[in-house]
This record gives sequence, structure tokens and C-alpha cells, in this order.
Amino acid sequence: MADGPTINTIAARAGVSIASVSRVLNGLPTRQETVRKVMAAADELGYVRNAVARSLKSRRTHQVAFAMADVGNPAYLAMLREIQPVLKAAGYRLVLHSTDAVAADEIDVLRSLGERYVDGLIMSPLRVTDAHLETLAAARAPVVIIGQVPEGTPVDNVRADSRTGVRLAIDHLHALGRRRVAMVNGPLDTVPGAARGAGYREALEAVGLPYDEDLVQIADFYRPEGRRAVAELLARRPDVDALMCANDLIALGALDVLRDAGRRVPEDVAVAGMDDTDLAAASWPSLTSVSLGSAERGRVAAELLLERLNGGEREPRRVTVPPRLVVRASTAGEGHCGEGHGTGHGTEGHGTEGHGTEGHGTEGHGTEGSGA
Amino acid sequence: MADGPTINTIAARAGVSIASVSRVLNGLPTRQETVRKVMAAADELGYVRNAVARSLKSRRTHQVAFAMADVGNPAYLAMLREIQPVLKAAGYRLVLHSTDAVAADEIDVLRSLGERYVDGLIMSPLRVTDAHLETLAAARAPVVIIGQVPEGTPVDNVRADSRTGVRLAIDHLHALGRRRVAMVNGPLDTVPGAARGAGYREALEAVGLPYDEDLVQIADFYRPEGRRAVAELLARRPDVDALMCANDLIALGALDVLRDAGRRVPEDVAVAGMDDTDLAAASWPSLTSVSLGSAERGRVAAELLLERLNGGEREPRRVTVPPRLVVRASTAGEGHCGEGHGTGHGTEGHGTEGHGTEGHGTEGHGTEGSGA
DNA sequence: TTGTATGCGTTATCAG
DNA sequence: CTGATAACGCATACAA
Repeated sequence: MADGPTINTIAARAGVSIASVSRVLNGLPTRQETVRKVMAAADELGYVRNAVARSLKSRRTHQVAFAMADVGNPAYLAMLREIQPVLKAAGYRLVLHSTDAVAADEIDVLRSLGERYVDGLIMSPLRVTDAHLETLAAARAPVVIIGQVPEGTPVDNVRADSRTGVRLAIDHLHALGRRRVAMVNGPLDTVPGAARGAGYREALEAVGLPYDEDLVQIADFYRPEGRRAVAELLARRPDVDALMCANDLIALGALDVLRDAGRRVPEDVAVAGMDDTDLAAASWPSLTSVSLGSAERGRVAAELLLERLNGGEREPRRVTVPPRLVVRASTAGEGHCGEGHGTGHGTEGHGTEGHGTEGHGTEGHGTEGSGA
Repeated sequence: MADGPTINTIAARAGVSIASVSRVLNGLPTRQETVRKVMAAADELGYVRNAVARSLKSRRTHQVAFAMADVGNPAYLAMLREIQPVLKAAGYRLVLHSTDAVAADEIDVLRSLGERYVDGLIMSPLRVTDAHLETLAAARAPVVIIGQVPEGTPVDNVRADSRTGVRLAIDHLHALGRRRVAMVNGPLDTVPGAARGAGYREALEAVGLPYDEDLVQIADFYRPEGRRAVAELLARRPDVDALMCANDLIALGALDVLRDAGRRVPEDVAVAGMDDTDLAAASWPSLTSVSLGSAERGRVAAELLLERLNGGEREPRRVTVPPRLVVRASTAGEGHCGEGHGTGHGTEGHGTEGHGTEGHGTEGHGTEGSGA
């Protein structure tokens, strides 16, 4: 309860000046005797540096902000999980902003950099508008953008390449002998939808398959939408033998419908998703999925920001993280009762299998009640 | 790049004293003319308050920390997702600490409260040790613990009740006519393992079933472990007709093994999990699971902390959040081809179905490369 | 080596 | 109503 001790308290106790206290605390050359006295006093009083005063003086908060639409989104979560340890190792705390996908909120975050409560910002905006760019140009602290920014924007930038990602999957399906590969894409007016659609056409051309509009179906990026879309597609084209889905949720919806229709996966129809979320490994059959490298994008973004925080000025840098195909049972299945359960995660360090642990020691014995 | 303007800059520009500037900025009674001049100057200069200086003076940072083992864990994530908006609405920023389940790190976080970079802390420790309690007693800011603390610890505390949770599930299974209900529990030396084991015995007794040691199997809280354990159990007791699993991952492992063994779920064997993670809805058949109310625990914790931040002193409070059974196909199945896909989430506001959206506009057209 | 004094950007007190 | 001025807790240039 009592107000914490300051260097003044210590100085008094040790019988020295606050300057000496500060010097000892910062490891500057000081007489042994003084060091001893100061350390003793600090120990006894349980002194802890005041970070706020420190920041005011040093103009560094040792805090970095990460702003994204929604922590619940597996893609952002993957970024967060990589960003956190990188920053921590470098001595930075992490301030989390959830913008709920509201552009105005994102701009607020950019503006708030003027308050100087963080040294830098990593931001993954839904869509970069002109307003973003304006505010960005006037930002009072270094910013790294994860996502798509216009060519030439003077900002550190880390991006995915889902176009190539789609191509990886199509190549895979084609190599397995599939020839009627449909695409269940997201809305075409979204950035990812457009890119994935383009990737689909490119990939078909590359493997020498014709582009057939009949094989394209649009769905919002959710599971029920995936069900609806795949049902329609199946009704129109019952001969389809592979489904490229624009994300894992749509792919789960596809599995639902195929199961109900009595089509075996992957024997009759192979299914591939995108994003490689936890759900891909949990479903049955487990889902082949294209990882867009969210985790790595997070890590790279953090490293870029640290570089700029330490190093100072340099040219803005742009990094594109390559996609990676994670093959599981929904395309590669070895018979529908195979034991390929733990179909791994390739090479990526800590896979998703590991962290879904448990409710961790939070327990209650009965009904202690909840009132005051 | 130029250093941001301060109230001094504005004062000079407006031809008034810094005191007047501060007053205007804080809405204190001031002559209209002065207000006008100050606002004009502030606007032109793009002035933004310096949060650090403000904090130093006011002794409030408007930041709150949340410390848990791992953001990747769905339980913590659910808490985070509730905590964030509550704090944001109250004008607080959220500082995130990942302790990697290392007790020493948790204690460091408690100690670091002395640095005064946050106004309060919400912490969900793996296990509360004596060292925790000591540090807690000396904490220099209000703390809310999510989890189990010893009786009488003078700290705001929010807890789950997995014992009752297990009972809900067993009651459900018994009501469905199952009579040989096995338990695949976590290690008994963990807090959750012990509580769930106790809940299992209690529940059996309550419904009048005998406790049979043969029906209990221990597994670590992971899917491969779940597979191993259930395989053993099945070999020993092929007559089992229901499985109560201590978490969702173990339950997924159970589904794997049952499928391979040709047992139908739920017709031959019903399966229930715990934690009600995203995975429960994604699996097939979808998994009946006991929610321990992680989301609500998070929300309550945030509210308790805010109360204390605003209100000041009061008696420490303890809240127990009741568990909730979420019934899905793995116990209630309406035939194995039923359309009960979207089996809902009960009542809990925003269900998990909604947020697993997509890779959000992060795209790249090709190979811009990753070099400098 | 040590102490004194000043400033970081605000807010708040107290005369004018 | 306004303007000097003193904190807030720390770091540091400068003087001793």
C-alpha cells in the first residue's frame, strides 16, 4: 500500500546523493563503498525502477504495439505467437490492439503513436485505404505493415503470396491425377479472393487444364457458406474430382457436404484448404492445406521493427513470405481407415499439435458462490 | 521525424502560458478567446498528448497487463478475447505477457508491477506456489488471479469448476442410457486431473453406477496420448459404451482410435470432451464438450479489476464460473449421416463459429523477393 | 568519485 | 481568468 521507494528514498537511507544512486543502479563507475551502501538500501526497501519516469527521460518505452482485427482469427494468432517471444527477447513489452476490422480504429492506433506510449507498431490492417497511407506518412514512430500496401509506399512491409499458394495446391492435385479441379473461392472483391482466383487460373494454365467457369463457386469465408456453395457446385457438376477451397473453414464445409452425399474423401473427391489452421489437423479426414506463413510473417515483422528501433534509418524493406503446402489425408489418403493420423507439419518448428493443452489448473471444488 | 510538439510549442505559438494550454486541453474553465487560440495552435501543429509524461504526473498509465502461459492455448485465448474489449471500453490498453508456463517468469511479472508501467494485472498461473503468494502479497498494484488460490488468500479470484463439469457430462451420458462410462483423465498430480477424477467418482455415485478402476485410464492432455490411452482402455474393456475425456484433444484421439477400430460414434460408444474448444465443432462427428467458461472467467476478471481500479479498497472477492455442457453429435447423434452440422453453441453470445475467418488482405503478386 | 542542478512533458497550486 | 512555478522519478552535464 505504502508508496514505493524512489531514488530519493534510497539516497536518504544510504546517505548519498540521488546521482550516486542512479549511477550505481545503472552500473556506472562508482566507489565500492558507495555501491555497497546503495545496493543495501535498495534491497532493504525493495526498490524497483519506475518505468514511466525512465521512459520520460530516455524517450524510450520499451513497448511495441501489435494491432490486428481480431485475436480470435487463427492467422493473427499465429503472428502474435511469433511476435511475442521475439519482442520479449529484445526487452520489449507487447501492447495488443484489437481493431475489430474497423478502419477508423486502425487509423486511431496510428495516430495514437503520437502519445509516445510505444516505440513502434506492427499492424496488419484489413485493407489499406488512402486515409491509412496519409496517417502512416505522419506516424510518429516506426511502423511495420503486415499485408498489402501500394507499390512504393515508404514503409516496412511483410506480405503473403496466396496466389502462388493456390498454385502449389493445384499442382499437387494435378500430380495426383485429378483433372476436374473446382475452386470454392471467397468473394472476389476482397483482396484475398481476387488473388486466389488469379492463382487458380494461372495454375490451371500451368498444368494444362482448361479454365471452366462452371467449376468456380463463390462463398464467404465461413463453414456454413462453404456447405452451401459446395452443395450447389456438386449439383451442377457431379463429376468434379477435386476441390480447392479458399480457406480451411470453407473446406470443412465441403467435407460436411461430401460426407452427406456419400462421396469418399479423397478417393472420390480430394479437398484442399488454405491457412493451415489448427482445424485442418483436427478434422476428419485431416485436411491438406496451404500455409500462408502467418507465423513467419509475424516473426519477420518483429525482426524488421527491432532492426529499425535499434539501427535507425534505412531504406524501407519489403519481404514476401512464401507459402507452403501441408499435405494431409484429404488429398493423400492411404485408404479411408489409414493410420496417417499424426500427419505432420513439415518443418516449421513448433507445430500446432503442441499447444492445444488443457484448462490449466483452474478449478473450484463446489459452490463457493459468486456474490459479495 | 521532427520531434513532436509539446505544450511549450503550443504556448509559444498561441502566445499564452503552458498553464493555459493545459487548462484548455483538459477542458477547464477558460476564456473563449484563449481557448480558440490554443486549439488553433494545437491543430496546426498536430499536437498529441504525451502519455508518458501524463502518467508520470497522474500516476496512472491506463494500461493493464494480462499474463498467462501461452496465447496459443484456446482457454487463454478465450479469456483474452473477452478481457480485451472490456478493458478497451474502459479506456485501458492491454499489455500481454506470455510466461511459457515458467513459474519464475510469472513471479517476475508480479515483481515488475513495481515498475508502474501498468495500473493492474490479470494473471492465470499454471499453479500457484508459495513464492507466488509471497510476491502477490507484496504486489504494488491490484491483481486478479484466474485460477485456484488457497482458501483465504487476500486476492480477487475467478475460478472454474471442472468437477461439476464432469458431472454434467456423466449425467448426460447416463441419461442417454450408457452404463459403462469410462474416464480418460489427465495426470492425477495436476490440479485439473485431480478435480476431474473426483468429479467422475462423485458423478457415478450420484447416478448410481459403480466405480470401476478398470474404466479409468490416464493420458497427458494431448491427442496422441489420447489415442494411446484409449487403445489400451479398449483392449482391456471392449464393452465400454461411453468415454468421458478430460479435454478435447484427448477426445479427438479417442475418435481416431474408435474410427480405426470400426466402432461407431455415438451409436456404439459416446464420447465427450472438455474445454469446448474450436476443435470440438470442427471434428467429425462434432464433439460434445463441457465448457469451463474461459470466456466468462476472462470477462469477470476484467470487471473485477476495473472495479478495483476505479473503486479503490474493498474485500477481496471470489467468483466461481459454472460449467456448461455443449451437446453435439458425438453423444447425441441422430444417425451417422444426420445434418446436425451446425450444432450450436448454446447461449454464449459470440460463438466460436464466427471468428475463424480468413487470411485477410495479405497478398503478394509474385516474387518481389526478400532482399534489401 | 560525488553532489548540484536541470530537463523530460504534464498537471496542479498559488499568486496576481 | 491567467501566468509563474513546483512537483512526478529519473538521468546526466557540469562543478567540486
